[in-house]
Amino acid sequence: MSTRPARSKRATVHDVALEAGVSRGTVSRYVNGERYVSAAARDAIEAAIAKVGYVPNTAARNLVMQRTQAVGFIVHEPHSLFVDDPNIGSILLGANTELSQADHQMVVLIVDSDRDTDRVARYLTGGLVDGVIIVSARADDPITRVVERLQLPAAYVGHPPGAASSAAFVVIDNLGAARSITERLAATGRRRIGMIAAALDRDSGADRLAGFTAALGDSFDEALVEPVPFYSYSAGRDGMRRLLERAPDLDGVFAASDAVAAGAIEALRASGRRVPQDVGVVGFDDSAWARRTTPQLSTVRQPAAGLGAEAARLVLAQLREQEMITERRLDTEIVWRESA
Amino acid sequence: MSTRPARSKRATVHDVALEAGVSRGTVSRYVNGERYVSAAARDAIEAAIAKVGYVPNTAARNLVMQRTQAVGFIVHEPHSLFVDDPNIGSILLGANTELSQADHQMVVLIVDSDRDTDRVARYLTGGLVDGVIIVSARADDPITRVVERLQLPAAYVGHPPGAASSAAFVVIDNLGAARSITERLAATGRRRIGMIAAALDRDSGADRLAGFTAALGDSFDEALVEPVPFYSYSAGRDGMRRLLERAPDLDGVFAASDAVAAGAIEALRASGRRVPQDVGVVGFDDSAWARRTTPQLSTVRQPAAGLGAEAARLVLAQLREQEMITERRLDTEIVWRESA
DNA sequence: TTGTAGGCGTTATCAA
DNA sequence: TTGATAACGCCTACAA
Repeated sequence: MSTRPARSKRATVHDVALEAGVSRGTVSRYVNGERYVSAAARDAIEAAIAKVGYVPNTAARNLVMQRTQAVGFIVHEPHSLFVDDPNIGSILLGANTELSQADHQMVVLIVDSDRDTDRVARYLTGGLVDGVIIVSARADDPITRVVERLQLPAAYVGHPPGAASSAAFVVIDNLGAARSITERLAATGRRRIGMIAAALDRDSGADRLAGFTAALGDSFDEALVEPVPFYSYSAGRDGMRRLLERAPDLDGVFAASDAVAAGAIEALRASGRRVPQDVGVVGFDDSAWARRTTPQLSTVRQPAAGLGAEAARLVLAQLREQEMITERRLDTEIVWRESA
Repeated sequence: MSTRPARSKRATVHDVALEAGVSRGTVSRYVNGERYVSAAARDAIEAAIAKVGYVPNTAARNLVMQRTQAVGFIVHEPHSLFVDDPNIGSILLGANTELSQADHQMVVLIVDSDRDTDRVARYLTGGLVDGVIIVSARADDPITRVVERLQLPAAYVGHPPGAASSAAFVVIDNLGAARSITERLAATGRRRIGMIAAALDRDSGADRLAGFTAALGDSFDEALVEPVPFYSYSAGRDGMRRLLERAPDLDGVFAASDAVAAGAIEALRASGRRVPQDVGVVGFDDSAWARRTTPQLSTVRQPAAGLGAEAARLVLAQLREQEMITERRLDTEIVWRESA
């Protein structure tokens, strides 16, 4: 233990000006790289800055400039996202790369409690960011409302059910992709195909179920659909267990995400079934999970980093007051491995 | 596509004061919940706020208050952390919970390029946060230097090699834990134990190797140590392949992390070896990886959320100008499953 | 090319 | 209990 030294007061433009024997305006001009500053002034200012240890105060600059060059990135449901869904990391990195190139700072804000909700809402209204990217928003979320009310430039990753149409969204075709992979699974000769359907209160979850239903057509059997609350490993494992009790003759499963599929495989193995010999399993996301299961998953590749990057582009466009794109749909792709 | 409406200018305290027929000072007092504001004034202000749609500007407040109630959380090496190490999510959530309770906003900043380094450094110096938590810092990192120079209240998760001693750290006993689990592995009767040693340029990596070496004593064989750059699945898989070529008679492996262990198991399986019958494998972290491998990993449990929470406490303590704790060591625990 | 002065939206001090 | 007024640190006309 030791006592921390009192933090010395920070030098300001004023101090630099005094030290250099010029005016604050000139210092400001130098700092911002404008022309019209003489060599003599420049030298004096540089020396002064070094001497007094000046660093610009961004907060003050933001206040007068009325912009922050910062974009918020809001993460809801952090537990399921961070712990079970490696996609969130890729989305973050994709968005960060894009914002970084535009010289904007990405600040990610986590919403993990009611306290967080209020505080983050205040943060957004407080003029600390110019815009915001939101993943896994819910319809009547306070954050969403605040964004709406302030008309804060925003882009959603995924389409929150019932969201106002004035916002920008970047999505994938969940329905079409779910339909395609279900058809592909059926094409392997499976007769009794079930689905572990997650997060039906979100568009992504509902659409994946709709795609599954559409693919099966007449052979669709409602009893083979097991709804689970989250896109998580444990939800998949538990859901698979219940489904097997109801339908022990199952020979194929579409899991709503790779994490769910991994849990399902675990439950299948525990029940003595072999994958893919006895039961074929397909997932969704092509997240890091897909290559970690044994056998590796056949799944739908979702361009996670691309989703983040595109969302970033959508808010940057709004900041530039360009035409607003309201929806951007990214392509998916089926990757066929060994689990079916 | 549609053109976005011009954002209307935001109402200020000034506008509210005008509308309510009181002074700015009174409005400010009301907004901050101070006493000494009459019922009449209160009603008028409430009505005015609703009418003009006033929301406080946090940036301006921060400027005059000289504090932000925000703490930065810096993530280096985001690829390996986000994609391969689920621990980062738990650390984030642990820190966020603790900061949230103290009514502080956690803002996560990602450093993924040189541009990011500079921008984040400016962000930290700019008066936008009161303190900072740093994970996986490197010794001569510009961020670290900035934090040092500004004497910004900080706490590091993990001990960057060569870091200045004036900072606060929260660590685990990597050496002791590595030693313990290696001894445990040896106790199962393994004779030829190797290690896939990751990130030797970081304290955690170097210490885990040191623990491994210490545990084996005379039977330590340098040829059985395979260094890999990162704590990642792919590094583990590739490292295991190379190690097997050198030492096909191997019967035990200590992998520097669970992700590395998962990769190693994959390589072992590909080589036709069974785990744990032919080769016993142990990992480190008890991250989500540990339960996803088949068989599940025997490993060292690291209190990830606790690390984040403790780091948060360390910076909060500094913000309160309390005695500074320079190092806090959290306990680990061996969890023995089926992989050895 | 440089200095002056006003303002960004708040809070805080001090009379009234 | 309230209202002026001066900061906070910076940018930016405008004048010199």
